[in-house]
Amino acid sequence: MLLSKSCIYGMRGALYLASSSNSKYISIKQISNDLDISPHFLTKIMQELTKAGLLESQKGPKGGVRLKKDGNEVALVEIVAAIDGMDLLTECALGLPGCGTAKPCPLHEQWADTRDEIRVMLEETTLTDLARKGKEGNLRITADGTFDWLPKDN
Amino acid sequence: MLLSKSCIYGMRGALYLASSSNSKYISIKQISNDLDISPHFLTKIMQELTKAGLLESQKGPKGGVRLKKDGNEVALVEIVAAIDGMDLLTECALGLPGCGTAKPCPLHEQWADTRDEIRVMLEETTLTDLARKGKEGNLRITADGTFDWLPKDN
DNA sequence: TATATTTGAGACAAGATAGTCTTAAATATG
DNA sequence: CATATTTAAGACTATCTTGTCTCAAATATA
Ligand code: SF4
Ligand code: SF4
Repeated sequence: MLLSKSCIYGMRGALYLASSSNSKYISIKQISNDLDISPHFLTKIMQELTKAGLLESQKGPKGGVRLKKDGNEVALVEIVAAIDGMDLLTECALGLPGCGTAKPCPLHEQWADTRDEIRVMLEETTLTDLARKGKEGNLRITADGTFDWLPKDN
Repeated sequence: MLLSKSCIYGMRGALYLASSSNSKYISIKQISNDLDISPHFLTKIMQELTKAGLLESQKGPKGGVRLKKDGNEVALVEIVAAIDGMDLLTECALGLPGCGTAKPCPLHEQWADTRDEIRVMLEETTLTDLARKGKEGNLRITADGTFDWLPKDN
């Protein structure tokens, strides 16, 4: 699996926030409900994103989470880094430790290229990109495809 | 992690075989010893490759495993398919089930491209490619870099 | 202030992956 | 044939990931 489930949930949660008007806090309960993700689990993951500085949160009624920066300034790689870490984008394809290409493995040439493709993709794709695309095509971010992308005006 | 540890060990084991003269069986014990992988664990993995038809085996003294086809006919993707399955190359980046691009997720465009890069890399790289490259550059396939790539004449 | 709501923190359980060990079956060799 | 070697099969344990639950702290609102 390329990304852990936690990371995928984090992405979907952040994407949800990026598709909303960012002025107000949204409760994780509502997000988990709309995205059909276990509330407790999503809470834990959103907490990680908050700790990482990607979200800000407020407790109590009318509380919730929201993006700290504007969605077009948040690349996917930041979410991956916060939850899965950068291992995928720095590690060896053969799992060998501590290579800086000094003593590479036979797969290095091919893997370094492929790894870069992944990295560039994650670096160049922002939450706003995905939210816009999602709204325009009414694309799914839930298993059953029931997700409304409201408000459309973001 | 892109590939499971089992898959990586399977690759390294198969690469070992491709770097040897393919006429005789090599014991898994020797392979695990040279590659510094747990013998029991590697045995289990090599069994999977044998069941998948990539290796053939013989029991008893002078027994062991060897490649069933010539190394230049074995692409990495076959090993991945045998051990991890094709999920990585067919599944959704957001973990959503059963998409055939009919109802895509917002990441689809980017991910489909990246996924293809990975697939092509795995399809176009053969064991012989890696063995040749490894011998020419004396590259490492063990954590500590102690691996000899003998015989050089393959 | 009292209450309900919501995040924060962390214990706990379930499931998947990784790794170990035991026993059986096959087979080369003396 | 007897024995040592090696794969085959699968039980078992350990570790990591995923998911659930409980309680505390903060806070909006009546
Ligand atoms: S060579 Fe590339 S893939 Fe191989 S160990 Fe070094 S970094 Fe990893
Ligand atoms: S769109 Fe592409 S990435 Fe998204 S669900 Fe369909 S296949 Fe998967």
